[in-house]
Formats: sequence, structure tokens, C-alpha cells
Amino acid sequence: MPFKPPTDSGKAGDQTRMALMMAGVRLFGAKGFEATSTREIAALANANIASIAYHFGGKDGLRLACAEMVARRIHNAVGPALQTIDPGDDPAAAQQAFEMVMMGVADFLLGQAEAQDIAGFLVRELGIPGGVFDAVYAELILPVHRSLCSLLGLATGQDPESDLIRLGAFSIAGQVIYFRIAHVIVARRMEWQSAGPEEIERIKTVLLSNIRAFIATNRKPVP
Amino acid sequence: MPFKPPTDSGKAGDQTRMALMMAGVRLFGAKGFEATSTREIAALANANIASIAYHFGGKDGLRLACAEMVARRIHNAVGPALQTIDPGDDPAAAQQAFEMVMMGVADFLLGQAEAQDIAGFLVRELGIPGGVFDAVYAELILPVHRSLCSLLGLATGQDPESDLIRLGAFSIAGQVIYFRIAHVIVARRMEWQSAGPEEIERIKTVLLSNIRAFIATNRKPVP
DNA sequence: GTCTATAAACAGATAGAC
DNA sequence: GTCTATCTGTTTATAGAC
Repeated sequence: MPFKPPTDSGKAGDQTRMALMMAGVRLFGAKGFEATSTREIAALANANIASIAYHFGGKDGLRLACAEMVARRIHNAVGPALQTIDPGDDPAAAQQAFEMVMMGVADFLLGQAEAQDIAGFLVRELGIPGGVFDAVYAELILPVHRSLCSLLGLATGQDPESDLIRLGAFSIAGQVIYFRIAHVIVARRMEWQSAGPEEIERIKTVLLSNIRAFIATNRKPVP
Repeated sequence: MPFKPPTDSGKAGDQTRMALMMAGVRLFGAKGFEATSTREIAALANANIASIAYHFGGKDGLRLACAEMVARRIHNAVGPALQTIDPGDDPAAAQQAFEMVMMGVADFLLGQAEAQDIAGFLVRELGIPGGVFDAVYAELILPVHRSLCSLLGLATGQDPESDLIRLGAFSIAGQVIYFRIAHVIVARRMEWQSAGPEEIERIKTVLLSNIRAFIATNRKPVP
């Protein structure tokens, strides 16, 4: 029982493996792990039910593999953007970098169709402390949040690891995440017919204004 | 098959009914609807498995009854507080009222142990458009959000139903809700050992600061 | 690697005694 | 109203042919 094929891609058999993970993320994210049957997953992936057990050792193995794929996916998407940024010691550059990162995150979370599945999957998995939580936290959430705190600290002149900055970064990131998970509610209240680029722009306008208000309010006056 | 007993309380049989609903909210909120078995619910409520079918017509009936109870519970908790407020035409009074309401919501969501179950239940139910969503939206979310927009509009001098105020109210309420659903993540990042009143105060400090920053930033200058 | 067939466990619902 | 016992369908996992 090879739990993992020797190569990650290129071989013919890995196509099924990838299709199963993508179907898993979509269905787990949309309906929840327990509410999704392996039959549904196999059907969506155009694969056989037994292939789940063959490739991942079972439904739980697929869950973990989905989590790893999602974490890798986001890490590759947002990681380089964060590490390339070098604001030096310029608070204004740090603020601009922070704004661009958050706008990019908003575009991804609110715009990309697949982001809905990924976000739903992560929200569900991160709601329960056990299992997938630890890996995603250590590999994804902690480093990204640290980078955000670093930028926010430089932009405001505050200690990046202070309560204010750490909680402030959560409060800003939380707004973006909230607009993703509560998008159905927001759309109904705003009487939006669709979820197009125009609606995303309106949300981003408020988010950007809130970011600037936070930095302006909490900026430490230079001595 | 009496789907609902004639009286809502006082009778002996309603004790089981209430216990089942409370167990349902807790387990549905913590694990999800499909992940929870009727046997678990009955065990937690110290009731018989068949009592669910007797009192609610089945598992789906219990789900709806739980949603109604939760909506009623929150409506009774936050409704009077919102309607008693009469800021008149004073923007400062409106701002203070808004701040007090949001701090009260934060205390409830972050402090009360049962709020975790309720919040989890609502977040899960509101994530799927069908079923419970419509009722909770119309009876709870819409009126509360309208009241919040009314206060926020008065405090800033903006049109309460403008995009800015409606989305702004969501962005503020979203922060509170995010700190509830992501509390495990936040606690780990903040290296908090417990979730006591001290930690809640730190979160509320940031929330209050963000509320004031929003109002100050978006205040319309009087002509 | 992929598929069919099947096993073993578990789900929710219900009939009927009390 | 409450309980036991049971029915029926579905779930995941697996054995074995190809």
C-alpha cells in the first residue's frame, strides 16, 4: 500500500490523485467533511470509490492531503509576495506594502472561484482544534501573521509583536475573512444581484479605508 | 403526532424538549449537523432516541427548532437594548450608543460559554444558503444590522443606508464575529493560556479603537 | 492502478409495549 | 410521554479480478 506515489507529478496515476484532492477540497469546504460521502468525491473526480483508499489510505487520509495541498497553495501564493517586500526603514513604504498585500488577499478570497472552496475548507478545519489545525497554523497562519505584524509595526512605529499590532493585524485580516465567509449575508443586505468585480471593489474600498484609519490612529509620534 | 406541545413551558414534557434543543445547539454548533448523530444528542440531553422524532418529527425538525430558539435567544438579548436607545439627533450620543452595543455584543460572544455553541451553530447554518438561512436573516440579521446602520449613520452624519455605512457596519461586526470563530487561532498567536476577562478586555480595546477610528475617518463635515 | 462486489458498522426512523 | 427493539438504507473499507 504505497501511501504516496514516488513522484509528485508527471506520472499518469497522479492525475487521479490530484483530481481526488481537488474534489475533496471543494466538497469538504462546501458541505463539511462528515456531510460528504466518498461516493460524491469519487464521482466529482471521475474516479473510483476504491481509489481514495488506494491513494490516501482512506477518507481521513484524503482530508489531511487536502489540508496540505491547501496550505501549500496559499503559501506559494502569498509567501513570495511577503518575502520579496523590503520596505527598508520607510514607514510609508511599509504601509503601502501592507495595503497591497491585503488588497491582494481580498482579491484572491473574494474574486477567485476556487478561493471559496479553499476558504470554506480552512474555516471548517480551523474551527476544530485537533488534527489538521496544528499543521496549518504552524506552516501558514503563524508566518503570514508575523509578516503582517512586521509591516504593520514598521508602518505605525509600534513594536511589531505588541498586543496592539498583533491584535490589530487580526482585526484587519478578520474583516477580509469575514467578508468571504459571510458573503451571502452581505450580498443580500446590499441587494447585490451578482458577486462581480464591482462589488469586490466596493468592499475593498471600505477595507482600505479601515486599514488607513487603523494606521493613522495608532501611529506612534516620532520623539 | 403533535409536532408541538400546546404550551411552551411549565408542563413536564417540555423539559425533555428543551434539553434536546440545548444539546442540539451545542453539538450541531461544535461538530456540525451531519457529523452529529441523534444518539449523541439524546445521550447529552438524557433523553431517548425516539423522543427526537416525537417532539420534532425528526432530526431536521430539531435543526429548525434549534435555529428558532437561537434566533429568539439573541433577539431577546440584543433587541431591547437596540430599541431602548434613543440618541435623538445627537451624533455623540449615537456614537456612544453604538460603542456600547458593540461592546455588549463582544462581551456576549467572547465571554459567555454558551455563546460559543450559539455562534458555532449560526456560523454553520448561515454558511449554507438554504433552509434555516432565510428565517434567521429576516428575523435577526436584517433588523439588527439596520439598527447598527442607523446609529452609525447618525454618528458620522452619513446616509445610514449608504454603501459606506452598510459595509462599514459589516466590517465592524465582522471583527467581533471573527474574534469569536477564530478565537483558538488568536489565543495561540497571543500565547494566551486561558480565555478569561483579561483577554477579552484586550480584544475589546482594539475593537473600540477601530470603531472610533472608523467614525472619525468617515465623519461628514457639517456644511 | 483501476474496477466490481461485498462486508461490517452505523445512520435515522418507527412500531408497539407501557 | 417514554422506552425497547427493530427495520431499512447508507456509510466506509476491503478483498480480489483484471
